[in-house]
Amino acid sequence: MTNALIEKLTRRDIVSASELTALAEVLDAPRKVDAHVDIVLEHAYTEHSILLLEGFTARYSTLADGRRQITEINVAGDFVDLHSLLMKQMDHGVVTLCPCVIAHAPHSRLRRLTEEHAHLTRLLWLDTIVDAAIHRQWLVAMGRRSGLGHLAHLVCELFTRLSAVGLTEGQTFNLPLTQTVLSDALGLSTVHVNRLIAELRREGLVRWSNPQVEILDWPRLSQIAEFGPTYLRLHSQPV
Amino acid sequence: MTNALIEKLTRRDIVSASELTALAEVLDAPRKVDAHVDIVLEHAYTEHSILLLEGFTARYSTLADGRRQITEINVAGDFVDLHSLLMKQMDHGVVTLCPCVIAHAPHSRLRRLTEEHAHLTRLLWLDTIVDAAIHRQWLVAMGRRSGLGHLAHLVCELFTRLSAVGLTEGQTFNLPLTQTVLSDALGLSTVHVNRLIAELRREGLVRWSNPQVEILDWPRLSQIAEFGPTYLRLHSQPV
DNA sequence: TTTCCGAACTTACATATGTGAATGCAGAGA
DNA sequence: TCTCTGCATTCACATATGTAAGTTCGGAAA
Repeated sequence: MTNALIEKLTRRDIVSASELTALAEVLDAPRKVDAHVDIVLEHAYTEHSILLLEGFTARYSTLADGRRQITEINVAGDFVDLHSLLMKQMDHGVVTLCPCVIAHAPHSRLRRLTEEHAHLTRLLWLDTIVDAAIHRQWLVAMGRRSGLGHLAHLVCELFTRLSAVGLTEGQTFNLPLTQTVLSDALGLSTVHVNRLIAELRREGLVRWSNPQVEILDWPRLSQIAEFGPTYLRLHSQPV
Repeated sequence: MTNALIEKLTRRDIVSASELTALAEVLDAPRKVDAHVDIVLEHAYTEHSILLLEGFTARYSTLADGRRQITEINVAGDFVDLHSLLMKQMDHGVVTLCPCVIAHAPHSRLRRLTEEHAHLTRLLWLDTIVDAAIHRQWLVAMGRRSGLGHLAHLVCELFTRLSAVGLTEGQTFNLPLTQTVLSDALGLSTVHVNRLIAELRREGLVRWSNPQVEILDWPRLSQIAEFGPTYLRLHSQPV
């Protein structure tokens, strides 16, 4: 099984055969997880990181009153908590949004990898750096864009990331997120997300019939979102 | 001059003498920079990272209509663009908010450091990971907290980070940020930031006479902010 | 002392988005 | 077929926050 992580890393830089072996040896056997399961608990101390092989997960924080803010949507090929290797205590939880396949990567093996493979370490480091860049784009969208621009940006981001790991077909992709999940990601109410999706449809920008999303007018959509893909670092450049 | 970076790293893990030397050798001589100067340009390709030794800087993105979103406030001891080592192209700009002292760290030397010092590399990696954690807290505050809670959270964050590098005196610290800068950081209007600061004062939570901020009631302030400091990783834990 | 200027602060009004509560709808199971 | 259940959708109304345009204040320069 060729996994999406390799595909993503290979887009960024050359990965040698010995690095591929090292990476494979870090991972435990894949396992299936149901939808709506917490695979990482908020505030937990953990001894392994988790690679998402198939499906969608969300990183989230819970407020005192029970409301939730999602801080990133993860797709196949993403380490959902690689940072726990060095953070030790989780600063957020991770929940599956649909049935997923994951693989554990024990911290002990990851740490050994950082001792023996400097270049591969930089590639993993880069992956956490791209997470931070994604967070920054969300901050810009949340702080300064209109609701519509914000939603449009999220659609563009997910399309681009899924496309990079071969999970789009033409302009169509599978997005098994409820409007409640979207509202927790955008920091809006479900009612308003519903209004915004209706607007994207009315404007002829997307065809959206859960869980299928088709982008009908990428130029206009990405313009409304002011989306530029460079922050995702999907181009090749030695690291 | 013992710098704030060492102080921060030492809080997180033991830093050996040879690592201290390696770190010092990465840096060019300190230089002074005026207030309101762009020290890193949006979208630039850069060959060095910048360590902030004294002062305050902001990471920001500019929208098409000229509005601005600040995504992080950096304080003494922060690398303001360490991620450019692997990202290559900057996804945001960095501007000084007051007169600053900085030091350049050429990427060539930083890359050599990652080849020779695995543990120190992990410490630098951790620093970028904490940046991401800060971004996530901002997302939570921006998406789900009230304006007041959001501002309170920023005050708590900055107090804690400044305290970690010895830049607070009791409950007082220097914060040379205009209300315009604050509004760009919070994603609010200047008018509303003014209202919120007035409310913090009225509630007896802070004494705020620019650039001096004194926290009068930390328990209540941090409760309004739902602030917990663990995400800043200021506790010692081997990496 | 006077002028100037950036920042803080205020006011009046506009609106994007939230809240609470229905209603509709389709798939899963009994 | 019927019921359940989770989700999408709609409605009426409330409000946090934005916008535009001031006024005030205090320090720096002349």
